[in-house]
Amino acid sequence: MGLRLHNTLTRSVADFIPLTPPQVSMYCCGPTVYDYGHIGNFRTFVFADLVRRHLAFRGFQVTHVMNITDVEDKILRRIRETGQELRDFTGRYTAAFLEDLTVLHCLSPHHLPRATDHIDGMLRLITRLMDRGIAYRAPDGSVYFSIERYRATERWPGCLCQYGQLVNLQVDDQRPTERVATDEYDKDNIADFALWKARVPDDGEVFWESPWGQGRPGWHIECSAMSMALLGDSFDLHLGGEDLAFPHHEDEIAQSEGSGGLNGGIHEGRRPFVQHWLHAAHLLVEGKKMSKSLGNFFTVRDLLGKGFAGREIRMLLLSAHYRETFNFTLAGLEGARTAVARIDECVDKLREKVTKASTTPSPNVLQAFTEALDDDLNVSRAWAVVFDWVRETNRALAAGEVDARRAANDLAAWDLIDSVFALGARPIGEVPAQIMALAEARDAAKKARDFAQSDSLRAQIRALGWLVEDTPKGPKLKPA
RNA sequence: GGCGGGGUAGCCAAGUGGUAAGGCAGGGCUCUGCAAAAGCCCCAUCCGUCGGUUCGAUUCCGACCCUCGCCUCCA
Repeated sequence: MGLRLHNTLTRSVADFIPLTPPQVSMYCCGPTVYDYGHIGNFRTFVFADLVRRHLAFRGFQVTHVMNITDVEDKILRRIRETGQELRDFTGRYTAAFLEDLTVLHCLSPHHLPRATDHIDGMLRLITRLMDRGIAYRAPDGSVYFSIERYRATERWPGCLCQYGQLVNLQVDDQRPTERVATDEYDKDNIADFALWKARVPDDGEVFWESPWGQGRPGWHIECSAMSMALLGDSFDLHLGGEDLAFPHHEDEIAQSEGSGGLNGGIHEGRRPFVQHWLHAAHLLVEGKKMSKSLGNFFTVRDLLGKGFAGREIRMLLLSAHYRETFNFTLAGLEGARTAVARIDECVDKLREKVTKASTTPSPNVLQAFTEALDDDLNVSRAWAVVFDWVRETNRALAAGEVDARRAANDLAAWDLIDSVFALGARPIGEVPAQIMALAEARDAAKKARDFAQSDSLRAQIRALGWLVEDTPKGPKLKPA
């Protein structure tokens, strides 16, 4: 049995077979860089990292692309209010985003295209859509995508374009929401969406020249242009948060397939834009939708400020299945911290036993782990495998049943597992000289059987943020 | 109104037509000068409610209750 993944297109779990094995082309919708990312954003990005790492673990050669949306309404408003240059403003939040990814042990995507670097590709796509009669220029100077005309177009000979594949919606039977109903549009049809937005005074100096006049791109066209430019007109995997399925991803499909592809590849190859769509569910915080007024709105930085480590946040985010709404709580984060420490203890003990590295990882734990993740990334089951292994390893260690060879094999297996979960090693901080001196004094008192003095020193050390653990090999210091 | 998720122990969270993984928290014991770490044991007669199918349902079907998300630029 190989890897099976849920596909939003078919709403079912199916074998994952890339177009050109062992290569896998994977695109994940990235952030709009107008502020620091919050923990909900990062659930999706950690999920994408899990997918990438598991694919690599399973022997695929992954090309991972994540876009940076660096032109958008909220960005324009912020630079208008603060008088900053677009690139300065977005550059700062892009850097912060990449730092946060690193903190959460996410591998950097192979390509991080910025929307403003791909305007040419977007113009080419819009031109193709105009040429095929799917896009039209409205009186306000903007260019819109006509869903009606799209549905009457062939994506390749003998195959009509479809709209509404991802969300199973009846296009002709939609009820406009309050906001849509009250807005005014120059569009032919309310469901049509902007490909190119004509320049308005509020845009300031942020605009590009186009065959349809000055303006800026619509949101959806960015992802179509960037993904096809870097991965080809048809690629394997497209991921994002569940809210993006509609309209964003649906519109991406429409633009891409309606255009026939950035290089005509969809039309000629008779292949869909994307083979396989994965969507990550949202998270709640303390049982509620995250909001600043409820005080449950956390950025990664907020959590670091509360003393949590990126690897602990990562573990919590990876503790539930990606298609389930996940309830993120600070108590849960405390729990994740304890759980990570449990793994650390076990792995540290194994490392102490190892004399040389192994090339034959313990097969049982590895196989159970692989089967769990192959089953549509069942992380809960995979963690259960890990903790079963930790318990058995601890038992064997305590019973003196673990020799250097077994320790090396187990450690090799763990290293492979951790190439996917990516908790990494516990950071070993330098023990300050003051703590070291106190610990030595405590050890001396203890050897002299002056336990009152010894315990008093341990309490002092504890108050300074360190724990003393007596082991068969002598006292050990750990950060509290 | 349409579409789609959920409701499993104090909390988080898997799962199966045959009687409930794992983590955190909690209780007891072992080890320890005392701790810590670790181990062992305990902790859901029951999986939203009510019906139905079945030898048997938490798992299938129906109804209902509750909850969350999407319905045109929010991960």
